[in-house]
Amino acid sequence: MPRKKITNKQIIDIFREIALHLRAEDVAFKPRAYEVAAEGIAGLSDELTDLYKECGTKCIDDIPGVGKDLSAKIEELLTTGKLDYYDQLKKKYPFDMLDISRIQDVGPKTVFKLYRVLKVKTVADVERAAKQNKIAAIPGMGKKSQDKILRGIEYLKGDAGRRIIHDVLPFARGLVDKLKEIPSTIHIDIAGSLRRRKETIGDIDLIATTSKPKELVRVFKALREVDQVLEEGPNKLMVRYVNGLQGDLLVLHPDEYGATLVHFTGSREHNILLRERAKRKHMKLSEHGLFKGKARITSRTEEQVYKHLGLQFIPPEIRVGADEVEVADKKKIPTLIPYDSLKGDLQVQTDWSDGTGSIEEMVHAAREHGLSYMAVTDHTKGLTIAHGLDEKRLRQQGREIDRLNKKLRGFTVLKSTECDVLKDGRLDLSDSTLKTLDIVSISVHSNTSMSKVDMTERIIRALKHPLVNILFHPTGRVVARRDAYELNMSRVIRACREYHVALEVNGSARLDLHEAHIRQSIEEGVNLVINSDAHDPSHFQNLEYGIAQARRGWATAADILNTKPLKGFLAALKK
DNA sequence: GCCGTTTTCGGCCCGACTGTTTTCAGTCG
Repeated sequence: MPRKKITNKQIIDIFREIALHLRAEDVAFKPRAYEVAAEGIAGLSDELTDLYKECGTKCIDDIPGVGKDLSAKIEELLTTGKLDYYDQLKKKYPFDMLDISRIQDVGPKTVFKLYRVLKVKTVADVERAAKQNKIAAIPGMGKKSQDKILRGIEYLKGDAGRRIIHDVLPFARGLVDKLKEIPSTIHIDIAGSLRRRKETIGDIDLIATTSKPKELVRVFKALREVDQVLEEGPNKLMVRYVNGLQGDLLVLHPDEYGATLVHFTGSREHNILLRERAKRKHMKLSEHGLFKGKARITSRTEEQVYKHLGLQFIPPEIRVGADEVEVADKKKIPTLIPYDSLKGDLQVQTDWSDGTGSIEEMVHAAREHGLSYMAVTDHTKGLTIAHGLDEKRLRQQGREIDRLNKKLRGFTVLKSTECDVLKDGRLDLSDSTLKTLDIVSISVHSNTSMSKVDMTERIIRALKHPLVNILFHPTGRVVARRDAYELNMSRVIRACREYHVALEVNGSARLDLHEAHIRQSIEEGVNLVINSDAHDPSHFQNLEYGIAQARRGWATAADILNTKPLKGFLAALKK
């Protein structure tokens, strides 16, 4: 009986839970080792089980933060599906540490204390105990702590948690705009994971400098968007916004703005790497500045901070605490694709299938986003739910595009398709129809629960088709809603190189590809495109999120085909 | 438990804020 294969995510969770247990017991240094290893695994583009099959423990040893001991533990998990060390821990403390510590302000120490005194094993147990006033009675806790825990549980149960960046960035920009209007404001910026453009955002962090801190804080607290002040110190404010998210506002002195911005942009792991480096160079880095002994080293800008640490500037999007500091030390950080560099969009749906806008309306919106070409990619007949086009209607659409192009000046509409990849890897349209198009793009929408081997074969068979140019949203995931289907992405990426098919970085809520796959594709020499997947004229703003995603995957403008003008783009796409 | 521009042994990031405390532990980022 084959056992269900253990996933990277499961291994990451086990390591994180072990780290929490070790922290609860005040074990020194080990917890960080487990956390760093978990981060290392999180940055992988392949499933460990596939890596292990391919090259054994050699590939596992290469993971940053994984040494001899943890490598053996990973191997044990991969081969037996279990980890003895972890099972022993769980026997001693039979509760879900990871789950309970998701409650705000409840860390490993508190979880242990609650378990020891009250034998609580779940978040629901904790809530019951709090409501019965049992937590306030524990020595070292009190009524306020108990209320805080209850608030934390409410937050957890509500529509809190992490949100997709698409829902958060516009809201945060609105806040920034309002605070900018105060004349005494010098700087006001988005920091934290939002500035790093992570796929999902847990809180909105803002940092500011001002000649009148009290005024800024007063105005901020009175904003319509601010629901409740949770914490307030001399220069740090923590609030709950009306959209349910939390956030910090930090008000600091302008002389250290660079160091402050670095600190509050994170990530936590990136900061640790920077501070360790500062220490090795007999300096000290914190949000208050960079110091050599007692002497303050100028850090007005982030560039200055990195320079003083002997590093090339590292863009926020790749500050994840992986290898970026090492690469910056060698001055090998590439120039990431600029936010305004796209010339075209290769995935646009119209009212011919499941979009809301006519072709002309979509063209108008695309132009407003600074584009000079756009491919119309309505779904094909296999996707009946989206009113997919059959051969006849697609040819009819082509004639309309011809008419439109004659009218347009300085903009080109390309005839294209989002052709469904059928279950067996064949395409949903005939070759003779595909030949009438400027670009053939394909994607998977059905039968998504097939086995990994079958799905990989299915997609590779489609990639082999001589007319195919682009594979849309290659893994099928939708952020925070739908997992990727089972797929060996390394094989797909290699097939794209072999058959000269470009991979899409989709800027919609899919944000598909994952950044690790983007980076891997670039290393393998596979072409990429960034698309909005617009189904409405307003959706071209997705391009910004697609670019952010590409930047997180270390993409330069040269790696992204649709940074080229139309002619160069078509030439590069051609087989 | 990891790792090396001080190294294969001896280090391992920094500070703010809260709550329950008379000096600090816990959590967060």
